[in-house]
Amino acid sequence: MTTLTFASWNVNSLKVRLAHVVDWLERSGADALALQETKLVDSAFPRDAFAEAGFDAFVFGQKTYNGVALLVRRETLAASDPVYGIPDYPDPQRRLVGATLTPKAGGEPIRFLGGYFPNGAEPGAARYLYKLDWIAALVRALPEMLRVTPRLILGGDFNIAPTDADLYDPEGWAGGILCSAPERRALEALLSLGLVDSYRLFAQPERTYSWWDYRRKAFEENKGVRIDLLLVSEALRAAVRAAGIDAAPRALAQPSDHAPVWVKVQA
DNA sequence: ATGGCAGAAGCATTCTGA
Repeated sequence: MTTLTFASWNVNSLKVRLAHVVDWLERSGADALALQETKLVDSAFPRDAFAEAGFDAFVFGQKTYNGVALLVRRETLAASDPVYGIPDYPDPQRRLVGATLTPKAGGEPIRFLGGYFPNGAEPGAARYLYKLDWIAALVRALPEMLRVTPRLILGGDFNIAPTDADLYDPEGWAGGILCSAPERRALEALLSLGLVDSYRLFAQPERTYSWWDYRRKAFEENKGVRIDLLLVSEALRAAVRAAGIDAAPRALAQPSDHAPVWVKVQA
């Protein structure tokens, strides 16, 4: 019986973080990794570095902002049917990439989607309305994807803390961006499609986060938020074996402000 | 209410992030 590891990491510029990502792929043994905020046009994506590490890449990037990619370990997974962007949702911002991944050792295909959800700036802002609209479009698109491939993982930087346990200072953040009621309702709409936050399927230490501000020694004082998630569909839930956050790369020199998150699934 | 820090664009300073 083989276990496959699916992961997600907002790297905040792949150009700056390439060595961290290549090292982490090796160290973690991840089979598929969704990247967010690559901030690279597709022609500048470092395909060769990942190919040398044993990974194929599906890229959907743009200059300066946003940009997502999916890295797939060739030894263990065969990728097909890539999707770029939310179907039927024209959007100049490149925030979603996915593919169907079939275990080469045998097993049913898994649809793996990686999303960089809009930040939203602050409740009421134009970018906040775009955030809610973007999630609503994803909610509309998912049922068809689930129909075609019931075993599905939606991972990424959701820019939403699911509960107050996912914020270091719930009182300070209350009603603000990442945890406002409309954002949490939008996340609930995703979960109501049968998806579940894989991290909470298991007992976890208290005060574990996936993002820490670069300022004010936030990481050293563990003042973070958990906004990077891997949601698994109903059909996949019984196959999930473990889930976690690897905070180690956040302690490296010149880190991303996000840590990679992962989930292990029985193939 | 604002700053702090980081990255990109581009060369001073602004935009964005969460």
